[in-house]
Amino acid sequence: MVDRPRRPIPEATVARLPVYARSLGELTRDGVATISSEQLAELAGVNAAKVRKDLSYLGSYGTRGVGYDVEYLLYQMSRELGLTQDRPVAIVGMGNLGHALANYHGFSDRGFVVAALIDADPTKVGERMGELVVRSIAELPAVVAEHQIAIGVIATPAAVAQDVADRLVDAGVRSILNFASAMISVPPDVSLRVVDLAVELQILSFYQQRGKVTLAAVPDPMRSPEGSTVVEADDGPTAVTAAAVARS
Amino acid sequence: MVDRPRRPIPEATVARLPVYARSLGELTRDGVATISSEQLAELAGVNAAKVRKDLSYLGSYGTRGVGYDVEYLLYQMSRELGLTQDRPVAIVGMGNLGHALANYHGFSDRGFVVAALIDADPTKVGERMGELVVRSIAELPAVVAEHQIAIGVIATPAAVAQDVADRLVDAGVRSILNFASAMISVPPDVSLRVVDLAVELQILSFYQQRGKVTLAAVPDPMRSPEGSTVVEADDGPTAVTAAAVARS
DNA sequence: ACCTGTGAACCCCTTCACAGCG
DNA sequence: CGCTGTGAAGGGGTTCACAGGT
Repeated sequence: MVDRPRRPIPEATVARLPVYARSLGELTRDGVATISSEQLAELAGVNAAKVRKDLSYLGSYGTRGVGYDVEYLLYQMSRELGLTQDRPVAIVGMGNLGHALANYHGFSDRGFVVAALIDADPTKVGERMGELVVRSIAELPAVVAEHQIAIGVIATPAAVAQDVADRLVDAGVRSILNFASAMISVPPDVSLRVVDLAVELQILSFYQQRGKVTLAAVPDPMRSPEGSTVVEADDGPTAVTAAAVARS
Repeated sequence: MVDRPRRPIPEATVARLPVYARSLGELTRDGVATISSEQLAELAGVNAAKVRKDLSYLGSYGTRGVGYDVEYLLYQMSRELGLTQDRPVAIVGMGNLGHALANYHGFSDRGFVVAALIDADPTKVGERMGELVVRSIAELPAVVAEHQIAIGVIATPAAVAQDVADRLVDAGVRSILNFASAMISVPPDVSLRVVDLAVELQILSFYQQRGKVTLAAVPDPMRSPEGSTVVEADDGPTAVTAAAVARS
């Protein structure tokens, strides 16, 4: 309806938008009406120039001499991030991590609903977790269709991660968040993000091994507070086109 | 003892080393003796040129016309990552995520030992989890000293994340992995990595919102398989110098 | 013949610095 | 006078392409 996204937003910027959105949400709750790039930078842990550049990709929503209207900026950002309506998420793999994610209440406040839980283990299928019942992996296509699943979260052992990814893709899921310690390949039209806990620790281990170092990391796009040694490669973070990774 | 790290290793490369190490570990288990940059690239989900550049920062461990000796390369890489001896990790915050992390067995195989569990809730302190007993946050300095904690993992609510970080730093911990949805500031000599689950989902949401996109992400340094739309900004991951983020 | 190691080109992102507007 | 929005400069990382060993 409004002006459509004009120019392509850089990947690095996209990775920071959620961080700004989080800060803006807190400001809204605190009743703050207006904020400068300098102040927002402080809250998000980046520098002011970066904030202004990033926000400029969304449009000219600031007022010179004043700053940004918190509520309006948050609205525009949420729209850009597709958070104006809740997106249904399916979690596959009800081990320790899957359980934790299923019970994590941080999602509901931030634009997502855990709409389905899935496992391959027959002894786990049927188990009740809050409002949900664990469904069988065999039912995946039905579950995805039924709940209009937008994002699939893989929390299975590494050995079956690729198989699960394939099933998610076949079922029509086009966004995947992979927590398994395995590289998975998806078609070029599927978005994939990767979080490997052991990898995070190993990166920290590297820098500990030496003297201090200066890194930068926020959602791989995720740099941390400027100034401290935020070791988030960015690889941060971490978006890659799946096309190149042909199925081995 | 051996030749010390010659030139500084780029942050982006550091974030990928753990991914290579993971692949090399699998190759070792499969009894593969030698591997080319092309093959390793396939396994790690990056391109061959990048693999060669990255490995060249470690030294000249390959053989022209042949490739790399898997075991030797893995040894050198582990040494560089400081994984030759296990590093003790403390998890602070025994909620859903803290529990999951405490029970996650992927750490022990990859160079880390969960050596201590900590919570502020008196009803949780004393609780037994596997071989460990949950200790009070008040005991943090003693626990850190006792177990020589190298890395602190924050799995608390966002509201107390900064306080926990301050306590960890005061206790002498110089590497922190933050799972809380809050920006935290640490001194410049402390390494910080950030993983925010909601942020990851929101990044995926952005790309879903539009047509497909091409991203790149491995530990923000974490890009995914080349070719697919790996939406990991890299940003990977995500290392920043804390100094800049003065305590507000 | 093959594959590594690397200088050089290229590209993206960050940072600077200031013009432009309120 | 203040703060945004942005062209331009600067830096880092990726990719190319080939020289150099085996």
